[in-house]
Formats: sequence, structure tokens, C-alpha cells
Amino acid sequence: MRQLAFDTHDHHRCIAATLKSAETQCAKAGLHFTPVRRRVLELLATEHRAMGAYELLDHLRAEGLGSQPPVIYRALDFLVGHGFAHKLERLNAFVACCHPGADHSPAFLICRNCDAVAEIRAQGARALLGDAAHAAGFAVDRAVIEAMGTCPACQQASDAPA
Amino acid sequence: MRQLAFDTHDHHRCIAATLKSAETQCAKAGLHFTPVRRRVLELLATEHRAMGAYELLDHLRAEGLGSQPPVIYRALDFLVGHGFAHKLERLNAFVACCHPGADHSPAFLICRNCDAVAEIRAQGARALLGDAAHAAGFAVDRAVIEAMGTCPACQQASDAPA
DNA sequence: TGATATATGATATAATATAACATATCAATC
DNA sequence: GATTGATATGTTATATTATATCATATATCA
Repeated sequence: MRQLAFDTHDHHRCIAATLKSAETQCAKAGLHFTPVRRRVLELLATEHRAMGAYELLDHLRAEGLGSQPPVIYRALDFLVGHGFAHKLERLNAFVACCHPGADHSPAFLICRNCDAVAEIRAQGARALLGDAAHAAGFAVDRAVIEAMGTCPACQQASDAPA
Repeated sequence: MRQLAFDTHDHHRCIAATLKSAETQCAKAGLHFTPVRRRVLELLATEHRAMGAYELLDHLRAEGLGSQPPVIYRALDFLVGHGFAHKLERLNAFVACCHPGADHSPAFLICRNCDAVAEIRAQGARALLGDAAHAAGFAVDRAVIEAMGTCPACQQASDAPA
């Protein structure tokens, strides 16, 4: 079961693993994995794509789990704050974390054409960035790394046009 | 005259160089460096910090150069599109480019404490990111790299509290 | 049980950004 | 110089994203 980049994978297991991991981590750390928080993570994991806050809120509303913006933003703050989800700054949207539990320096590959998003590890790039920053006297605590471009599927599609 | 990171520099020359460079590039490329566009770049260069679209628009309005949001967003689109300014996705704000004319892969260092922003070159990090993306079959055309952390001045301030 | 911290509900509004259409300006050509 | 086409600006309206604030509920623990 792989969960890297644009590869296909066993998505049922992927969703289950994401939720299970969050559950476990929350239990360990004494965090409350409440119904709203759980459901938001589940939605993100299930759709497996970048979703906007209001799109997520629409789901919650339909399910009677909350109807006002603060509900979703609080849930997202929790999930992002504890590393269960990430915010894509470029899209003002959110994705479930693909490497739950791993200490990671995530980078995102965002397809301009179809909006597919992949999370990859970027330890190397992150380290070089840290070095360059350090040389300028700056101490980095978090790096936003988002690559815009074309995913494999869209490259193929444009190579072989109708 | 240095214009790197958080170093001090001759700011008058820095502003002049930024405008001059944009002027030259526009002339070469047949682009219209109109009064609004010029003034927005000048504001960004003068303040030398991240500014929001509406903050910039307030200046334009005070000067009779435009009063509605589309005016500033169009000017910013032009400046960002041609590399004269950059958008900081993390802040939803804009800065003048510090390396005008240079073919560059900019990265930004953003101080959480005082919002100071420095633009550095990140060729190395960008290259590693490109490699990692390539391994996933993804073709990068642009990378957003923004480091959140603490600038030199704020580090000193917190080392030696009152 | 009562005190405290944490989470949710609800109202209002702030901040950021774009769609759509009208008008003006500029540059090239007839 | 008038015509045209491309580019830029003006203007109105509205969409999208996000937060402040205060009230209420729920959980935890002394």
C-alpha cells in the first residue's frame, strides 16, 4: 500500500489508517478527537483532495454537525495544528496529511490543470532552505513549500491530444 | 549596496534601482508601465515590507489613482506576472522583488513576530524540490517557498528581555 | 459538587478577491 | 485623420475566505 504522490493505492485502508493514527495520537496526547474534528478529517481523507473550508462546512451542515464558519475553522485549526491535516496556502484549501505520525517536512505538488494535490517529503529542500535562512540570521520553524505544475495524468493528456 | 535578507542597505538607491529596472524591462518587452503600476511598485519598494492589496489601494485612493479593488488587483497581477513583485501566499500580501532582472527562484523568510520579510535565493532548495517532484512524475513550473520563523532582530530581542 | 478548562453554538462582520460590463487610451494601419 | 483592435481603466456588484465576540454546553479533576 503506497500513499505517495500520484500513485494509486488502497484508498479504504488509507482512510482508515489516517483516522486510526489521529485517534491514537489524540489518545496519547490527551487531545479530544471530537465528532466534528473526526468527521472533517474523514471527509478530507475520503475525498483525498484539496477542499475549501466552506465546502467542508456544507457537508457538516448537511449532516447536522455544524452550520456556521467558526465550526469548520476551529476543526481545521485543530487538525492543522496537530499535523493531521495541512493547509495549502496557494489554494486556501486543506488536505489530510498523508504521512501521519511521521516527523515530516511536507511539500505539495499542485496540478494547475486538474487541481490534484500530492504530498511528498521534502527533507532535503527543507534543510537547504534552513541553511540559507541561517546564513541570513533567520531561524525557521516551519516551511511552506508548494510546487505548481502538471501532474503525470495531465502531462499524458496534453502529450496525446484528441 | 546590499539588498539581501535582513541587512541594512541604501534604501533610496534600492527603490530607484527597482523602478529603473522595471522601466527598462517594460520598455524592452513592450509592456506598459502605467502610472498605477509604477506607483504600486514604488509603494512596495519604499515600504519594503509585505503589504495587503487593500492597504495599497488606500494609498492609491488618497492620491486619486484609483479607488476600487479591481484597480489594485490588476496592477498587482501585472507586477507579479512579470516578476516585479511577489505574492506571499502565507500572508495574502505582496512585496517588491529584490532581485530585479535576475532569473530567480525566490524564497521568503517571514518573521512571525514582526512580519518582516526577506527575499532570498533558493536555487538549491528549488532544484531538490524539482528532483523530488520529477521522481513522482510531476513537472514543476513554479515553486512557492516561504519560511516562517524569527528574524535576527526579534531573536536578539527575545534573548535579552527587558 | 464546584471549579476550571475545553469545546461548541450563534451572530455579526472583517478581509481578500473576482465577475461583468462600460469607457477610455494607445498604436497601427487604411 | 478616421478606423480598428488591443490594452488599460472605471464602476458596480458580489463571491470567497476568515475572524471577533459572547453565550452555552460538556468534560475533567480537585
